[in-house]
Amino acid sequence: MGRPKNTDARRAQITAGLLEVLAASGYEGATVAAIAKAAGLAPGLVHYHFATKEEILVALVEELVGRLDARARAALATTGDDPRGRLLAYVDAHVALGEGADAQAVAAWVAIGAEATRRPEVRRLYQAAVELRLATLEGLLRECLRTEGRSQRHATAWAAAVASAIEGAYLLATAAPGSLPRGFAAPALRRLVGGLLGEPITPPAVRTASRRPPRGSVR
Amino acid sequence: MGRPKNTDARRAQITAGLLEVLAASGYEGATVAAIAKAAGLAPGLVHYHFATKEEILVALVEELVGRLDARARAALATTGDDPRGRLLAYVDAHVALGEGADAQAVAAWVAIGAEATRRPEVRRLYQAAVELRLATLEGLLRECLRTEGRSQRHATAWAAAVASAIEGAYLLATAAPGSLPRGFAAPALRRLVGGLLGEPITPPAVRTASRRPPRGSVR
Amino acid sequence: MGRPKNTDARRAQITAGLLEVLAASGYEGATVAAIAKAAGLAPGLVHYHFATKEEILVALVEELVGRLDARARAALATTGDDPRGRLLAYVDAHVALGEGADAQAVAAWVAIGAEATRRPEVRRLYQAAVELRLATLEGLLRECLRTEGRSQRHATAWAAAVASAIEGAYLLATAAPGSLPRGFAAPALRRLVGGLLGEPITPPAVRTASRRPPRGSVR
Amino acid sequence: MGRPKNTDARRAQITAGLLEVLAASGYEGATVAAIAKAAGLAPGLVHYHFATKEEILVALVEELVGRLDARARAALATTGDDPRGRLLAYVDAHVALGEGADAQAVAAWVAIGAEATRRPEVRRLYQAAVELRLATLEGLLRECLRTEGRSQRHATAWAAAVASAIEGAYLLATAAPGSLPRGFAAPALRRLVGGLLGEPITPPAVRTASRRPPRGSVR
DNA sequence: CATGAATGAGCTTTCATTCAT
DNA sequence: CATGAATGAAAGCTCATTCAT
Repeated sequence: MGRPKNTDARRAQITAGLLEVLAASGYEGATVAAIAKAAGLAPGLVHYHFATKEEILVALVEELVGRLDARARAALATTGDDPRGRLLAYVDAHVALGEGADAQAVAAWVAIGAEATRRPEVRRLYQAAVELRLATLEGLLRECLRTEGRSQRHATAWAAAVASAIEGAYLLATAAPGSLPRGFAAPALRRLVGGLLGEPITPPAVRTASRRPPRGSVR
Repeated sequence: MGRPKNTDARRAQITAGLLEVLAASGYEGATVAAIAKAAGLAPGLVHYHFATKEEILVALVEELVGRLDARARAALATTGDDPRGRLLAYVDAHVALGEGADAQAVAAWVAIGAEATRRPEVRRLYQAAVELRLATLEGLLRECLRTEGRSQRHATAWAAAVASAIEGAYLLATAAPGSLPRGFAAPALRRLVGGLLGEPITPPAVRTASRRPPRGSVR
Repeated sequence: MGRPKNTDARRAQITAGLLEVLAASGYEGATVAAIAKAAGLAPGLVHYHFATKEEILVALVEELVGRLDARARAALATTGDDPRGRLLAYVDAHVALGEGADAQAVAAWVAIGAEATRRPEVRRLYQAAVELRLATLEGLLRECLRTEGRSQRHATAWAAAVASAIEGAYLLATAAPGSLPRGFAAPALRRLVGGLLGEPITPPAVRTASRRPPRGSVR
Repeated sequence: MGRPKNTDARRAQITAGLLEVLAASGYEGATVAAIAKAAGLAPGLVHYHFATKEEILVALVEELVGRLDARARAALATTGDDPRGRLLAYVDAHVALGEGADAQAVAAWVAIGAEATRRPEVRRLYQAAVELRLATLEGLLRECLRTEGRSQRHATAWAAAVASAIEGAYLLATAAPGSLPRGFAAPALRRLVGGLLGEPITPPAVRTASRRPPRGSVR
């Protein structure tokens, strides 16, 4: 009885509207009216489903983070046990975004990063996302280092450097489009990660020399 | 006779006010009233010296770019001829900012990057700054590669990766303070650059075989 | 479901507010706040229904022109076939305004004329209204001249002179109230038009010689 | 001793600046800064010589009125005793303005008329000017009527009609340029005045029929 | 739930006027 | 007298939020 609730659908619609507007015009241009229009809804309805505009932003951040996280986890899931392979797959999952279909999400994410600067609530979420990524990167790095018998002393700092490079690639792709070589990110970041880790040290007994040839394509 | 002109001084004052506010509250919070207050001036005076608010932003961008450029050039000037040393000095000159006294400039720069997303005039300047940095990085990289007799094929992409890492470090330091290990940037980026270039190849005569023979294949 | 649209009514209300303010204080005094107040609305609402202040002015001009045009056409409709009668009725329809209930519209119209001086959009509308009036006057004049077998050579210039007198009467009534004899306009303009046309030339058969023979040459 | 006063020259300079700006941009565009610029002076100087902006306007009105008055009186002075000739000369002196070198003064005068609507001080001067013109016109008209032995009953109203036509010609020339036939005003107003007065009644004894031919040029 | 009008605070910008030099 | 900076009160316009229907 009664009207079936469609709150979730509406919220998703509105969030998608914000994503669209954010990518196109930044947060400043993301007026409630614009969001509503992008979502195909009446302006008044927005505030029925969200108390404030910031709440929409928070919902969007949560969604984007979830999306990215799912993507990264999916990338890890399809990988084998090779630590380096897992690390590179994880990085790829992020950087491919910058060139793939999700350019919109990237542009929005950059706007969100800027917004995190001043909105505590957004910052909390943004930081959580960053920390999750840092922790994952660090874990993957450590696994590589451990496996190869190297020191893990700088794992934390290196993870931060890789995360910086990813985030910076997003920013530059959005704010200085055309200044960057197209498609530089994925291969360059692979090289960058490879360089951080240094030449793979193979467990002398276990590893045979057979592994070298196929890797030539990586770098 | 007559009152002496003080426009230059006032403009600098106002620009400094914007820098302060931008770092503290982002562009959205940088109202003309706030800028004037930070500059210790009456609100109306701001528009006596600048036609529009965007003009102030442009002036600030120009100043920050100039400041950074001067810093980087100074760093290069004090370095010898060693290509790697020069490259590392250049990167250091950028990253040291993130932790030094100029945290304010960095925070403002991040806000400007976000603003570049939507303001063509700002984007132009931002892109010019990015391109200058990319070109310099690429030149320094090429010099290293050339000296060491390596392929320069990926110099452009690698320069972009390093620039991304720098810009990303700024962003994360601003938007997710506390999530990053303190002072990670300088050493991590050094390592990152070192990794990109691979193990230095020394002139065959000078180098002895004593140093990890197998690593020559690294690149 | 949903709230019914009332934009048309509100726009009319706002336009009426502008009319009132314009008549009382001129365009300069017609601030959005004053218009809103005169219309009995909240200031913000004005810009919900009109994008800019000029748009309100345009709407008002259109309305006034339409009103005047309707009035003039009504005057013509109730007249017979006598060309002079029709011309005089048309002129009367305009000048009666200056003294009738629509003093407000006249004052506003004068302000609009001044505004046409500098606002291209307003000028376009104002010119269109003037041209319509000129064309109608010219047509009526020609009809008189043709019927009476006179030269129509100066019809255009004479129409312009009559239009000038009408517009000038509005202006003087508004800008120099009290300097003019009350109610001068209608009879004086009738005389003026009559003088332009000269002594009516009656079809020779119908008219007797009783009427001032020598004046027939006046033309 | 001391610096020679140049107040009068400066005031004239500023007044001329207002005239220029007024003609070009209307009263709304006549900011003090614009006036000063047009006058080639520093903004601050304007308020040294005039307490308020309105005072400049008042000075300009006085000057324009004086200029017109002088022109009209000069026109009358060069005329003989013929009442109609004097009246036409007076009207011509006004209307020739609209097409002659003083288009600037006319445009400014129209702006002033609009301004008179709302500024009591300006209105006072404008009214005085109008009343002077009305009185002169009425006097000239009466002289014509008296000489020709006609009733002077409507002299006041007719003077108002002629003044309206003059003022209206100014307004239309300014606000609807291009809608009017070029150079219509002078001949049309002559005809209009001639029509008001009707066929000249020549003193039977004095006037011969010889005078008719030359009148053909009037129309 | 949905619609679209209504509100009012706040924004950038303009500008007459004042004043230090 | 002259200059040009300084002031602060509006102005038009935007927009998050509220609310009647």
